[in-house]
Amino acid sequence: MTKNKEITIYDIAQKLNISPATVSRGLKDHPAINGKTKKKIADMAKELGYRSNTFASNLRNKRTNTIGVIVPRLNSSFMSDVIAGIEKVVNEAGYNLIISQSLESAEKEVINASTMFNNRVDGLLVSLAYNADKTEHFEPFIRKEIPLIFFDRVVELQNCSTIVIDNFKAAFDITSHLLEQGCKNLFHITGNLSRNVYRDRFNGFIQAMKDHSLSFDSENLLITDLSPEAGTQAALHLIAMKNKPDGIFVANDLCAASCMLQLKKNHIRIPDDMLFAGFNNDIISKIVEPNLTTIDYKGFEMGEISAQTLINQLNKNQTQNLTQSIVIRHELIIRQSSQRTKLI
Amino acid sequence: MTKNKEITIYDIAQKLNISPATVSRGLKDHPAINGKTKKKIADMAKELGYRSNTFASNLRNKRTNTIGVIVPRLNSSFMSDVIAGIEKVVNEAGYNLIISQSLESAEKEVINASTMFNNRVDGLLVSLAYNADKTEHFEPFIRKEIPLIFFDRVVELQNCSTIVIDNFKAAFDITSHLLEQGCKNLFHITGNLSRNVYRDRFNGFIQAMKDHSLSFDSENLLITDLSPEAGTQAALHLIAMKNKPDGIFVANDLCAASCMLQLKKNHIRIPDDMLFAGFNNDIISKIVEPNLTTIDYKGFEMGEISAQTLINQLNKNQTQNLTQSIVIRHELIIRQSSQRTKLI
DNA sequence: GTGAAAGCGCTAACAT
DNA sequence: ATGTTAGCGCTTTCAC
Repeated sequence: MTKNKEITIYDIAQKLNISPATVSRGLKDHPAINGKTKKKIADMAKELGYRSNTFASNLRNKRTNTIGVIVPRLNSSFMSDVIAGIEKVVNEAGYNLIISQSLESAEKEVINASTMFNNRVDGLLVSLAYNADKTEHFEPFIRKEIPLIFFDRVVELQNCSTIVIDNFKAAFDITSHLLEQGCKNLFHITGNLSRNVYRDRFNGFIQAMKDHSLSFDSENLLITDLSPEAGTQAALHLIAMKNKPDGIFVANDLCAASCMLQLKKNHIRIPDDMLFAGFNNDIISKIVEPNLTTIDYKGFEMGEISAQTLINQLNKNQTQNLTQSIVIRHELIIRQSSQRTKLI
Repeated sequence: MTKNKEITIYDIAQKLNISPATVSRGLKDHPAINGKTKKKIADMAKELGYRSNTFASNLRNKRTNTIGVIVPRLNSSFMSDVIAGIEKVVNEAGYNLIISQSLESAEKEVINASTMFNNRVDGLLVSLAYNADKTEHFEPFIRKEIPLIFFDRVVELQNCSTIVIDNFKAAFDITSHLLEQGCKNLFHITGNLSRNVYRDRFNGFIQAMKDHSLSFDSENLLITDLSPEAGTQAALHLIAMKNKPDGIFVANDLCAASCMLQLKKNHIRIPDDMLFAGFNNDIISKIVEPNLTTIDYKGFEMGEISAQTLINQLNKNQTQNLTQSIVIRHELIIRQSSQRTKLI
């Protein structure tokens, strides 16, 4: 019954009549150890059901081999892609992952950060909560020079790399597309403008309008939480407008889709009466009818790159500033929702 | 510059001219310590920027305060809900979470399990990979009496609780509904039948048919990976059938939705020509047109309950058998996709 | 109410 | 190529 006693390197050493140090070395394939000895050690370890004690090892090495991730929510299509990408890279590199969600609350984010700090993660990946405006809770990481990387919803901090897409350009592209389809009166549904992603998209939207010599009326901006429910509400808002817009750019596909649905229920035809564009290329953009024009924006890739950047930084344990700002490509995907049907 | 040196209880003890033991006790609010002393310790800890060293603590306590989760994929709508639920409960209980995905591969699942074991998780939550047929990789947990709980895609193992919905009943309900709407020739699109979820759903489907005195033709079963692409393929398959079914039950909403879309492209009207039913009440079921009849099945709740069950088991550290099989409620949600329009 | 001391399991510097 | 030794930071039994 191997049940109760944990096997340690001492047990292996004793059985083999060698020293624990040799066992330790043998187990990690130290070059100075005789091949035969290694074999003996490995065999005995297996026989006894040995498993290395990470804590003892971490305690000695002062590394945890653990990477922390803080995200606003785990259950969004985009974010779970990101996490999947992170998990892949991190796992292959032999690190563990501790994941927590801020649930879009700045307070919870502070707690999460402190938990991560106390758990001594070797590095931290963060996408900010919807309303996070302070960043002091990340100070401890910076002071201790624990690599800290922001992705998607980012903030510029000393020595912290960021992984983003060019939200300005993406919004500019998609807005320009709507304008080229003949829209004269665009409406924008988005999130908290103090978050880089929404602010940049808004600015790109405005710039595209300017470039088409159109002025923007603040009546044509709606700030929401971008949930499906918000989409439905937004539709009702649009329906109630006297001077209805002829094109809508929503900062997120899911919200766009549910908005479209509600509009259709109220006999507004898309794209005949209103063109529509979303953001993210969520699977839903291919299911909603008409299929939604959107920005493709690879969550999985963003996760992979974020994790890889962090791991690179951990491997070359240099103090020097290697802050980078990585911009991932995006792509405009044009579908039926934004194509003017048969001009007369 | 507090940068390089980690503060330990010894530093606090020295500053305060007391013993490390007292500091240790004070920090964890030990009853035998004087209130004032505790206060002094807490203040000094804060001042010095102390953070407890989990490894040293774990090493002593032989607990990791960490719970492992192995899931097939992180990036599905259902699974990210589950994870969100797990994270919530686990976090509130002061545990950490290590998450890994098997990517539906039995081999990767074996590796994941071994990583979890070596990381000495206090407990493990598992939802099995699509094609996992062996369970030996979980033996070490059982032998060491590390609580192991399966959810959703489960297997019955000695001393392992399971958290599921009644897939048989749910499938029976939804199939009965289709039959009551007048279907005579049902088709079923599902996943690997050796997985409990798909097997049970299939059996429920068959039972409902039997109860309506209908026999089942194996031509009317399609085993797929339930991806959107599989849905499109399935549609083409259906279109090519000579004797087309009048009702389709798909074991997953996303696959159902993309199947519907392809059928519509090929001028098959839903629900006029074919009724449709899915499974999961994914957001997509409310976006696809017509809205999809489905089984509501709360991932978040399943996550919460799974985690809570595990934590309960950890808290009462009894060896006794407290294996339970928890069945979570489900609900049939009837939408337009399965409602016979105007009978003549 | 507080302190002394041993030990959790591993590793690495320093021997040999 | 292998062994000796000390110590990572914390907890807890036993003492006072």
